[in-house]
Amino acid sequence: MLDNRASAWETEVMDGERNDSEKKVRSWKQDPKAVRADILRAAKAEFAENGLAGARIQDIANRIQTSKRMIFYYFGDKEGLYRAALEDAYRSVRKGEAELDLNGLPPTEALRRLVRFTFDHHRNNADFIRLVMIENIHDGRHMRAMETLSESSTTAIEQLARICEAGIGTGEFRKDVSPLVLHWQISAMCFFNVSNRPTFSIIFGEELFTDKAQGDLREQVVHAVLTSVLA
Amino acid sequence: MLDNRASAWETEVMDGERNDSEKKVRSWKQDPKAVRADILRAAKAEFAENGLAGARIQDIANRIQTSKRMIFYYFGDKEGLYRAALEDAYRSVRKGEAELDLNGLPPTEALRRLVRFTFDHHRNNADFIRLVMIENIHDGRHMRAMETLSESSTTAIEQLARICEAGIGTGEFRKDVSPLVLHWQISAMCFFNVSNRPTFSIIFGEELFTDKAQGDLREQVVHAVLTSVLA
DNA sequence: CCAGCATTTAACCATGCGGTACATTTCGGT
DNA sequence: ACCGAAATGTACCGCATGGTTAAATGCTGG
Repeated sequence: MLDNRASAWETEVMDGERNDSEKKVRSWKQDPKAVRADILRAAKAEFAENGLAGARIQDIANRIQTSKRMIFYYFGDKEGLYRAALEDAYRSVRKGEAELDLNGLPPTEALRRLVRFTFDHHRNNADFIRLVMIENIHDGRHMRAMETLSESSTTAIEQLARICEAGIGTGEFRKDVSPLVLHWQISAMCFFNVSNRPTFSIIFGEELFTDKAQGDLREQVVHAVLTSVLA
Repeated sequence: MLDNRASAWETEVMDGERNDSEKKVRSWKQDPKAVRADILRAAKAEFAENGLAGARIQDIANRIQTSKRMIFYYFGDKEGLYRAALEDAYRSVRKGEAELDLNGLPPTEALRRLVRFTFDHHRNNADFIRLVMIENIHDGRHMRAMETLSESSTTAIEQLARICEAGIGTGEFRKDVSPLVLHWQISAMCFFNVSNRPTFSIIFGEELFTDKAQGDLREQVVHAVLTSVLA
């Protein structure tokens, strides 16, 4: 837990000589890829915890074993690092979403699984949720520049569009269901469940956030989404 | 728009004397209540825009016509001001919620109105929503100390509990509806609609956020909540 | 009208923090 | 082996910003 870095270090004391002066010779290996990756990991965590203004470059450097200097060397400035972290978080989350395969399932079952998956996926990526919250506080200012997004937008909706089309085809779904609105509904509940847990549980208690309760809640979301879609 | 303060000012130049030196005598009226209120208003806006770490005391002072010194005079330090602002925001929002009267309405109609009201109310209090987002980023650390909350928690749920009880009584609602979960669902969608608008509309377009679309969306929320509750 | 307290002004302080300058070391190519 | 570029270490800078000190001005009660 203390040595958080993938990049390698070696510290050696001058061979046989006496040690009275602090003449340690630190030798290090160059490992730009690993250092850059370390910084990104640390930055995601730090920004997720403290926001853009609240994050401290020095603290990010401390999380792994590197110097502020390296952060500016690789990412230019604080905002550059923030943007890179946000982008990387998106990339990895999208990769996670790609694991879901709904092909060949009947529409109601596909939708059920999609909701369950989204619910769990959001819970398991709290740091990402927090980064999105923070980005919303900033009115999406930094996200606007990212081009990584274009793909994720289409895939999420297209998946839902296929399900809706199939559901309408079988006559199970209302004819006027909107994939976009459906996505909005699912996102809203799954996102809120993570994003607003602190304030919600302060006001209403932790009741809804035990493991068991979360399982129930997930099914309630499934139920709400399904019933609202059925003809 | 430039003179944002309720408190009063007078600037007078020394009567008949020549004006070559900048010997202006500014006389001012003491108005502690107004100044304190001004600061709170400005603080709410500043914190809502920039978060706790991002907010600048000097900027808060600049919004109205006062000095940093007064802010520390009245609120001690930055966190004290933040807590006061958060508390005040809660107070005023709760007051707004109290305007809704559902007595005597049949349960489905009461629920319909409650959802519509919540949807609109959240939209109309974006600053409050942002403060809650920010507080969630901080894990509710500052909210935990507030005692103002105890009331709001009960009232919101009790109102829903009454509706549910009535709905179950008439046989219209499922017997196992949970007021708390229902509140969670309603909050999730109404909150998300405001909190995540920036990132959502960057990814999927502004489509859902035109006035017309928001009206439709509101009814979709009503529909989703109602159908999920009906027997 | 005066004494004393509350409120406001103006100038100032300390330091945390983003960012840089410059030296030093590693490493790949030839 | 050696050179230049990439990567890292170390020390430092400037300043924005939270917070304070001290004095001036307004207010209120006796």
